[in-house]
Amino acid sequence: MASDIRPERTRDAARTKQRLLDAARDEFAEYGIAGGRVERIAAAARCNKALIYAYFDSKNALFDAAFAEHVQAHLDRVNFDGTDLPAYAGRLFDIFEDDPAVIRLASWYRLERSNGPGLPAVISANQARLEKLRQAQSEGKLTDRWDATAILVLVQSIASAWATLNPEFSATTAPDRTTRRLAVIDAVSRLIAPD
Amino acid sequence: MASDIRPERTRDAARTKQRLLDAARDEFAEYGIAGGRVERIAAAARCNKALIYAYFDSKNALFDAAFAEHVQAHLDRVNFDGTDLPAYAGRLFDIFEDDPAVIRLASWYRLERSNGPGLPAVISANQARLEKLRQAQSEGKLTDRWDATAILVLVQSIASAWATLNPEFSATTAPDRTTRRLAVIDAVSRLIAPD
DNA sequence: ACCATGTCAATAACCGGTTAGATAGATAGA
DNA sequence: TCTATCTATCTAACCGGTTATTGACATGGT
Repeated sequence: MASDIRPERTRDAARTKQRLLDAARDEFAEYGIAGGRVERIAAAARCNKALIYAYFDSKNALFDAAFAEHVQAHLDRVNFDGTDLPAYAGRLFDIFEDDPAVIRLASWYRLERSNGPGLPAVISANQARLEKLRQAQSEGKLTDRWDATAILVLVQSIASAWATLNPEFSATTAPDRTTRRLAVIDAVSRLIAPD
Repeated sequence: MASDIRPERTRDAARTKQRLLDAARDEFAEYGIAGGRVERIAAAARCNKALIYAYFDSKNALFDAAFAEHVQAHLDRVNFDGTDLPAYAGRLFDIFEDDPAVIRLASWYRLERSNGPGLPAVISANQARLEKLRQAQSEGKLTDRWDATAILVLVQSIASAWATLNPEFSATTAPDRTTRRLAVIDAVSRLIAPD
């Protein structure tokens, strides 16, 4: 509706909050929680540092909020398909290539926020995926060589293989993107191929 | 020789340096560079904080030294075998399971030290591995479906699949270690199996 | 006028890094 | 062997700058 189009200058808490979340996502993706600076986040969001504490409770809480939103966007984007895992891996590969912040944020989360209950959205998404995989298995559309958990873990690991390389590897000549993508898709295909 | 056996209390720069390196490895594995505290490292090494700056130049340099030593120990331990990649993946899996600090340190390194020239030991180890893989390929002992780089990347990614899980996964019941190990070895086997 | 929204400025704690000096142990001269 | 001297090793205390966080105040919109 037209009322959504507001002059940039007007006071709008929702918009400011969103700018903070975006800035926080970028800052934390680059430096992590311990290395991230609320000062830089406020500056990038073009607002005062104190607003962070008005809208969020703490730096940690800001990370959690930004990460949760980021994960939700990611989940909405991927479109998991338990009956075509190679294609799913290919989509994941593209996401990781196009937006390196995805892997970095997830890595920081794993390293710096390994305690805590975990994000409900992620837990339920995982369960839904596992259910889909088990369904595909029971219908004979997917190998039951391994249980669904192993399949999901292996596929995601293969899809992110090129995105989690140690810096030393980029020194050597890595294959081009098309080749890398093909390697991922082909690897997943072989993984789940019937005997 | 007997002179190497010294009382614990005596002043011994080499020994102190080693205590610092060990403490730094543990601290950085837990908290990363930005989150790691030199005060805690000094305390864990039972020595004064200033010694860190006498023996190393800075916190970053201390991380580099500790990480380089850790990587060297890891390289000495693994025993890469280009003609038996499933076994290699199994050994990697065991290392990651037995010592979670290995993955954590490597992750921090990737995230917080992605610039810089990279460790010469890692670069040369990679090149040696690629050469072995290419050798095996040219002898027909290894599939040439992908180039050596892709094979190495995929194998290592599969081997570390269970060690890089997001925290949400541990909430669900993950398979036991034997099952996980078998999944890794089997996945690598299928990856490189001849058509 | 009223309240949500935002600013300003202060603060207390923290942290990497430094400095001046103490001390253990080796060394050398007697 | 004894002791004065020297040096590597180590320590306590400190410093300047940074950081997350807060409370008092301003301001725009309705």
